[in-house]
Amino acid sequence: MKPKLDDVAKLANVSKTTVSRVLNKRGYLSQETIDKVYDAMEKLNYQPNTVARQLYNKKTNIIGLLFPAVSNPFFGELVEELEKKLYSQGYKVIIGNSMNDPEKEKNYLNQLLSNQVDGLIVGTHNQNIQQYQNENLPIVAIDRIMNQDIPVIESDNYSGGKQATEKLIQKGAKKIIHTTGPDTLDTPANRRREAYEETMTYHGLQPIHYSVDFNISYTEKTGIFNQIFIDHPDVDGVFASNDVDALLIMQIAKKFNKNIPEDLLIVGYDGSKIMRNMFPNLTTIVQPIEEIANKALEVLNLRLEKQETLSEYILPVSIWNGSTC
Amino acid sequence: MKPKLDDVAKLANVSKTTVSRVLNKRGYLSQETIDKVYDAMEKLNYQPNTVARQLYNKKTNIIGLLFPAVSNPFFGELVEELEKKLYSQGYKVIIGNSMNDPEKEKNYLNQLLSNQVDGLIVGTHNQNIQQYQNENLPIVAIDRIMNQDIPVIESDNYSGGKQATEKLIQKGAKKIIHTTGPDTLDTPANRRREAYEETMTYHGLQPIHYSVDFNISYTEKTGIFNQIFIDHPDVDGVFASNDVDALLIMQIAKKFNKNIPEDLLIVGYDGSKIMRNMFPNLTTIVQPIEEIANKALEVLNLRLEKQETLSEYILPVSIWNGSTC
DNA sequence: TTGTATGCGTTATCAG
DNA sequence: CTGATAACGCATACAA
Repeated sequence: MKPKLDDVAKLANVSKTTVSRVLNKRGYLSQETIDKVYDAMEKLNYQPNTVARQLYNKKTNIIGLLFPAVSNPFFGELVEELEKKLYSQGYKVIIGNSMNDPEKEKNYLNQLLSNQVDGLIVGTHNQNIQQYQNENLPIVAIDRIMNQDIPVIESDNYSGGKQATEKLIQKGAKKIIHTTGPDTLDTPANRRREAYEETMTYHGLQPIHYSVDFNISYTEKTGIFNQIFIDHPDVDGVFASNDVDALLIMQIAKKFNKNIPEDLLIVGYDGSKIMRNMFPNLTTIVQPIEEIANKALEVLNLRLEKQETLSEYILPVSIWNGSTC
Repeated sequence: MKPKLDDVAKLANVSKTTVSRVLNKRGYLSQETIDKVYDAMEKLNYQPNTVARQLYNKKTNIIGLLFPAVSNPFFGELVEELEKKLYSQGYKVIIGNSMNDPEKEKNYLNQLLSNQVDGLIVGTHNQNIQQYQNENLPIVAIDRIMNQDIPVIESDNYSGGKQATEKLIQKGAKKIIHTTGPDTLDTPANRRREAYEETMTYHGLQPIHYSVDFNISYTEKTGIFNQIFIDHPDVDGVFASNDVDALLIMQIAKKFNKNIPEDLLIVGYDGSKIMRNMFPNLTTIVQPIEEIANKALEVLNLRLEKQETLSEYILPVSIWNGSTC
């Protein structure tokens, strides 16, 4: 069995209290006792029980991270950034990949809300989940509207959508297609589509969008992208909802004998570091992942300290000029 | 304050024990009490305190995952797969990105070993960390040699290295350079280099390798890759240690006016799904990520049940034929 | 069928 | 400077 405080105490001929004091460096202690206790701890290879501490302190020093899927470079980088910063604040992270499954998300929430975590950062896309209501757990959302009470960190989706569309138009594209997430979802990312539609209309062009559910298979997704080229053989510009899709569409474009950028211009979205390193050619709208993470933690910290926060924080995007547009 | 068992008990006019019984559906209970208790729980919006349960049960239902960085698609997919399967077994995961920093890894370990997790899956690359010794915590390593007592799950690195090298040779490359991790590290991945060197020698070719530390910056890394082309202008084949590096090298090759595959053949390593979707052109050795995750959990479960395990499990790799080789 | 008392391992209060 | 003791919230043995 693992040694506990009491075992150390016995071996050192002192009380539990004293050992605890040594452990936490609290109160006055003679050097002699300190040495004795450290000795005993060493001998027994003692390690304090975190769970007992958590119970007493009513604090776990764990933050829950709920995201769709870390295998997507954008979320992967975001989660990594969050973990790094939380670690340096003394927090550990429990990660849940919802895989866009509302049941899984609910289940995670139920478990995490039960005193398991001190706070929550959520980037999933399932709405109307009851559990997010009437809780006093500090929660921050990233690019996701949950309810009045939960602050949202997002990048400037409208500006991103506008920049992407204008870039495509400026480079000469006329038949520009935009791929989006599901139509039914109320998310800040919708402002990209708004911007796209307004910019297109402003330039006298016809906006066309294809929406792609998050939880469809790779095969279904390529099916939809294929359909774009079948429905619109004259497409000459694509504004994709993320970089992974942008690259997928590039693959498919090749099959339709479209050369990039001669026949087809493409702009992606997200611009994670790893993507820009691996495929610098892809023109894309860059979300400031590090700043998003910083802001999310700043706001979470405010919430943890029961301070007031704004309900929305918008961070600027930039454009990465590759050769696909 | 959060309601506790006692609050529910009072409201329902029963004892804590009874509420606990209802909660855990244990023992005999009259339907009447059950209803009363559920009523009270509902009214108070009661949620059992996970930490208290963990303390009593001496089990947290949390597994620690220690990996270098989830932003790398290979680890991202692996972690996602592990999380998915652990979730369906009723476990949550605490993730630590060591970022190849031994201090951070040690720190994580110290914390996680303190009754914080029921088991550990480790894929980091720092060796000789004392904490891994003399612990009776179930641990499984992925592609990493730790000590006699910790089982390792790995894909067939020797075969992967051989397949990659032979493919390059067969396609006509003569001056083939291999990039590896740090020379000093004792890891199963070293067998790739062994295979590379043996295969080269067998074909009468001279093996040359460049080692790249894990924790260097993007700039330093590109510096090394640039050097390859400066040192060896006649290089006509590259076997990269992973797909991200392979793509980086492809970018750099372009600057040196090397066309792929005409002037330079490239083979990567890892072959995560997302990579194959985004860059199907990249010829690469595919590690069976899902099978690795399955096996890791199978072995971890054995350890959790105090059963015997082998010390090494090797899974087969395959080759993905793109157009870069 | 239900309740009382005890323990899980720690920390803090208060007394000495 | 140090030691009993209670408390954190829950679940079980034992009793009724």
